[in-house]
Amino acid sequence: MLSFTEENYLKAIYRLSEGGLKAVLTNEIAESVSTKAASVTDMIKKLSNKNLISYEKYYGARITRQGKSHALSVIRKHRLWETFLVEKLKFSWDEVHDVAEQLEHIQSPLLIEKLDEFLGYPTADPHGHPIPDKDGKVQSLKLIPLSDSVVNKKAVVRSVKDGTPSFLQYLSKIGIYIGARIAILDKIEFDSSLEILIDNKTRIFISRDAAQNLLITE
Amino acid sequence: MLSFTEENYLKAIYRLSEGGLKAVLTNEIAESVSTKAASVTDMIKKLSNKNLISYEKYYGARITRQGKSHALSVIRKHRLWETFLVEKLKFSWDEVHDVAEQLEHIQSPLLIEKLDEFLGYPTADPHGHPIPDKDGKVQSLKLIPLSDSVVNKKAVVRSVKDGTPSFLQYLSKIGIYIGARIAILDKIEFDSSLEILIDNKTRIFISRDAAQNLLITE
DNA sequence: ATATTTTTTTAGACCAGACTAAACTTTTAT
DNA sequence: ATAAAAGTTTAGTCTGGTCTAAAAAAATAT
Repeated sequence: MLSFTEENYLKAIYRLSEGGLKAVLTNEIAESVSTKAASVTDMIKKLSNKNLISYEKYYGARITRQGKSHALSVIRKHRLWETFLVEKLKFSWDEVHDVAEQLEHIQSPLLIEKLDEFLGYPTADPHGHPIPDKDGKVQSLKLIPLSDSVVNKKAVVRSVKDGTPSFLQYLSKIGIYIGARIAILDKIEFDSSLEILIDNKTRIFISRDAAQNLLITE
Repeated sequence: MLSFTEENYLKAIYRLSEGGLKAVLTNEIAESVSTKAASVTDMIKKLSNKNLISYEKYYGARITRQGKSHALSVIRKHRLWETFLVEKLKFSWDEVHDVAEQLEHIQSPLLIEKLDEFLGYPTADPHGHPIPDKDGKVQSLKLIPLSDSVVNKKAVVRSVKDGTPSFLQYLSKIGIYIGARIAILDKIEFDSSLEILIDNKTRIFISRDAAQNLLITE
């Protein structure tokens, strides 16, 4: 049984390591969990003793198989709760993060099982991020940033790279949501902005930054 | 903003004081939150400094207006979550307590507002306990133990006094639930057990202990 | 190759919440 | 009325998680 704090560190390490691929540095973790490097060093020792990460001084932390599985279960809970908040309680998708951040630490396997069932076993959360299943398996589509696609391609919005509230608010303002169909009408050479058609209805320009942050399947 | 622990003490004090009427003793609190008297003394000082209770050495703690309002908001959250678990996630009413015990500490007024709406503004939880409204008001019926009623009376089950899982399991086994209609057919002088008719269908004997723990309206 | 800067770790301290052991009040029993 | 028992508080310690300041290691610049 891990504490609230331990789970948050583990989740941060998992995310920063891009799913367990790279080692992550003390300062990166400190930044990510909003604390100081000294505190991170302490916590790293704790997690290391529990075999959730492996750790080499001045080198960084790598997540272990066990650690990864625990991190995925926290992520699963987070994304199921986000789905619940948006689909059932009618939160808008930019309001859910902080609440889900609390709910993800509730300890009850039965609760999560029943919540999953209640939601109809969703495979992606409202931001389009995949929801790991009970065994930690994640279904992954080949996602590319909209900015990497080309004129005349048709695409479906699957996810956002960085879900900051202001970006999400912008998306809902212009009518883009997970599942929206997009056709690329033109690519402006000057500033790499895109002219797109949303759901065969709305024609609009979006900036290069926005296009890089929208993940699609073609 | 109170900590998880502070909220649990406050809730215990509220409950033990029967809604703020009596002062409660250190040992009672210790028993109730499963800790030692010395720890209670410390926490009492903290809550007292925050004006949530008033406190006199060797005498006991009384809850203040502020404390009562906070305790009621925790109870409100607990009961709304229990309702959600039973009505929406199909928990049985003896499985919900421990999970609700965790969920009640989630901090988000918006969440509770939306949950309340989602549930259709219920006034009682699955055990029949009243759910305080946003302002801490509780709707209260005149509840009496079934054991205090008399032969030939008709009654509706409204609540249980002590909702231990084994009692709740027993109730669901014999077909008693909140809202069930009960007619008292006979009172056995020997052991004060009752012969009752549930929903005009099932005739059964229940013990004096059970009858004392079932709260009804006539 | 050495000096400087950056990053990380250690040492020592603090706060919340818990505990044990001992001291002190209050209540109960004789 | 006094002794014993019961209940409560204080004093001191522990653990988890945090911090600052200083030391140590690694990376970078000259």
